[in-house]
Amino acid sequence: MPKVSDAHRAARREQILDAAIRCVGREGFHRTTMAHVIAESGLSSGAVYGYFKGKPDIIKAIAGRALGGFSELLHEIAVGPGPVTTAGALRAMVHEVERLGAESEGAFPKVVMHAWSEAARDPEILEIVGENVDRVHAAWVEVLERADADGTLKGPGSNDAMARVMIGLMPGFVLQGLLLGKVDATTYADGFESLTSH
Amino acid sequence: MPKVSDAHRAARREQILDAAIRCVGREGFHRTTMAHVIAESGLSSGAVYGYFKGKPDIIKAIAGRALGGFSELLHEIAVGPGPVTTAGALRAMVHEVERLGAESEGAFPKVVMHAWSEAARDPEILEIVGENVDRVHAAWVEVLERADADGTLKGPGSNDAMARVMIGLMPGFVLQGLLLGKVDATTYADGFESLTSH
Amino acid sequence: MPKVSDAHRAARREQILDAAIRCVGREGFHRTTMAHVIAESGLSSGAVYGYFKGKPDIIKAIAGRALGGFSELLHEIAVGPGPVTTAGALRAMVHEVERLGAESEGAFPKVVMHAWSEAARDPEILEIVGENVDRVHAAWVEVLERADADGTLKGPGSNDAMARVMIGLMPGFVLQGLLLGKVDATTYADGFESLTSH
Amino acid sequence: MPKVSDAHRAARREQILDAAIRCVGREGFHRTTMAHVIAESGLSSGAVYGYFKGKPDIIKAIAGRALGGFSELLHEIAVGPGPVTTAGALRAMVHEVERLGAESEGAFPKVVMHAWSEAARDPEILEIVGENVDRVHAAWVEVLERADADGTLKGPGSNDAMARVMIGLMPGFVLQGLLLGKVDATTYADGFESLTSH
DNA sequence: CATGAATGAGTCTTCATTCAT
DNA sequence: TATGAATGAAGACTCATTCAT
Repeated sequence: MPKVSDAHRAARREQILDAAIRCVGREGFHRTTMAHVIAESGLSSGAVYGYFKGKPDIIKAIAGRALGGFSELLHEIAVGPGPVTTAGALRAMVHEVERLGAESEGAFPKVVMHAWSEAARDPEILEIVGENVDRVHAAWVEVLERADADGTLKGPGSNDAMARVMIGLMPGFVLQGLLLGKVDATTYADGFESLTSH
Repeated sequence: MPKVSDAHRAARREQILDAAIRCVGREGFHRTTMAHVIAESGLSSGAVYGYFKGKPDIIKAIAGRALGGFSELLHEIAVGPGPVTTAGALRAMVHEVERLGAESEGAFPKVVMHAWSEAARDPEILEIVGENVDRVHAAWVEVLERADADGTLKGPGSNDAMARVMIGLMPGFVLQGLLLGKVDATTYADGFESLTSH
Repeated sequence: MPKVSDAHRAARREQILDAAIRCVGREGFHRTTMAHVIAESGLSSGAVYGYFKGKPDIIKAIAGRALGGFSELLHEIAVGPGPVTTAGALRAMVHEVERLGAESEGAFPKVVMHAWSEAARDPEILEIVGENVDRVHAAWVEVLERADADGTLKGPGSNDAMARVMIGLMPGFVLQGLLLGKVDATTYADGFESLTSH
Repeated sequence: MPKVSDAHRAARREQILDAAIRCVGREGFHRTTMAHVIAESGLSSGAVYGYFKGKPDIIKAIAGRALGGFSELLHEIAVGPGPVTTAGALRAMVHEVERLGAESEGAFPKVVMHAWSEAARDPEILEIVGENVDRVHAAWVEVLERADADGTLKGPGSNDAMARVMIGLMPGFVLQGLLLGKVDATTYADGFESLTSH
């Protein structure tokens, strides 16, 4: 099958990555074996190695893809119509993350958690996570500036610091909401609203 | 009656666990080999297996120990003297976590992150994390009730939901503050204060 | 009648063989992969397999070509003009081998060495090497007989045995001269002259 | 089996090396798999890797051991009793090499050939071969000096260059005598004697 | 005929755990 | 009890060859 189109190549990569994400959702990065990914993808080992240089390469791709959704999502909220509030943006975020979790049969939050954990030992993943957090940070600053303009942000304070806190709420929701099942998106958003209203 | 006293046994267990935590801080649970732990502990493999049933046993012990600090710490704040505020309690928490990170040369936050991640694939670790989160939750509810009594909590709302959010801030601080180095304890606490004041 | 002329086919074979020799010069027979040869030749894998049955086929062709030069060379010396001496013939041989080494950027002596080594494990290569040695032996016997006729061979003795020794000097020159760089052609020939003169 | 003596460790290394040499004699360095060596040694894979860092380490050890015999052997001849001649020393050498070949069931000359060949592609083996050739060279220079002193070396000339030639005769004997079976030690020595006598 | 993606058996190596001493 | 050599089941990755296009 020579001279395959770029679209075909990209589709194959996605096929492998989808398979790998399901595997990592089940077993984490280090307990997922290449044999698992190969079997789940339905390809041969040689084929998988034709699309990815090796396991670390797949791990990096997974981390980038799993984390990538956050910033895009938040940016859409920031530029969306109508007045913007921090509580509203958070509510939209956690609901969307909850949906992504359900859609992926629980794989998404697990993979995200594994990516954050992997950042603690692999400098390359650390960089990917760092870049993602920077993008999410920029998006939260956008939200905060617009909220300020809309008059929904009542008090003064550093947008930078507030954005850190808003970002900071997400790992806690992934852990408690999606991994432990101790809180749902609505309750979490309500809790934030209670804390910030008077 | 064992030849060696219980105190001696406990000390040996601590010695092994300390070594294992340093290893896991460097390489994570799955890239840490028993050989690493054995070398770092200065004992023989046979000796280590005399104190722990195997690697899973060590992982569970590490997870329990790393996470255990949070609830104790927060409880002390909850029952401490003077008026209690959510912002103040959070400030104390993040500073203490920052201190623990420095004290352990960065191992503590990494191990905590690995434990949360491991909860996504190992039911036994999930249970340990769940119990820990429950204890921290109870402590935050304590704080919130006392804040309410002290009159520092201004609005109404479910303490349970607010506690979830307060817990939720910690993983985000560990990630951004201690792993990525993008925020320090003071700024994080300031950000929370800005968001909740008006 | 093939679409492509025999000359074209032969040229393609040479192209592949040249590429393969460069590869084997760098990595030896077994560390040279078909992918290396394919890349170096600038053809596709399918094309290469159209000209050679497989890797063993290429190895045999390389061995034959690398070793082939020796006998031709020596025969030319044997039938050349002027009186013939063993020392003179050896001198011409080692100089020519030195030149072939330089010309091929070091690949020639390496490939020859690999062929001799491969003869130790592959009966097909053993036969190729054996036939080559037989031809070289015949050429040396020619040289010795002519030297005897010319009166430059002073003592009596079996030409067959002496030819074995003359052949035997070449592997030692390839090793010491071309692989290790410990002796050059002139010095080697001088050494032989010193040993055989009185 | 803790605390094994150094002698035991050394014996185990020899056991593995002996097995590896038999394997390499059959299949060469690159077609010999670790599984072959492991099976032939009668140990487990883990045990073998406890004594050697990896396959390259075993290859280096084999090369060193196979080549090591030459220089020791020649040195003994050089310092032995009675008058010394180049032809006599060569005769002793080739007979000894022939004996080593028979003793090892043909493995010895094959391994030596593989080592010389491997020197063409692995700088570490190149160094081992180079050091060995240097030692053999020094031994031949010893022989030549003593022959000169004994008056058996008739003409003048550079001992260094003559030593190169004497060394150079060995690869040729290994190839023709032991791999191809085209000449025996006696005939080879006779041939040299014929060439150097008048 | 040419292409090059796909195959899958085979390779080296690691590592949790055991058990003879 | 303590030791650490030994085990052997995985694991990641390679590569000669084929065959659909």
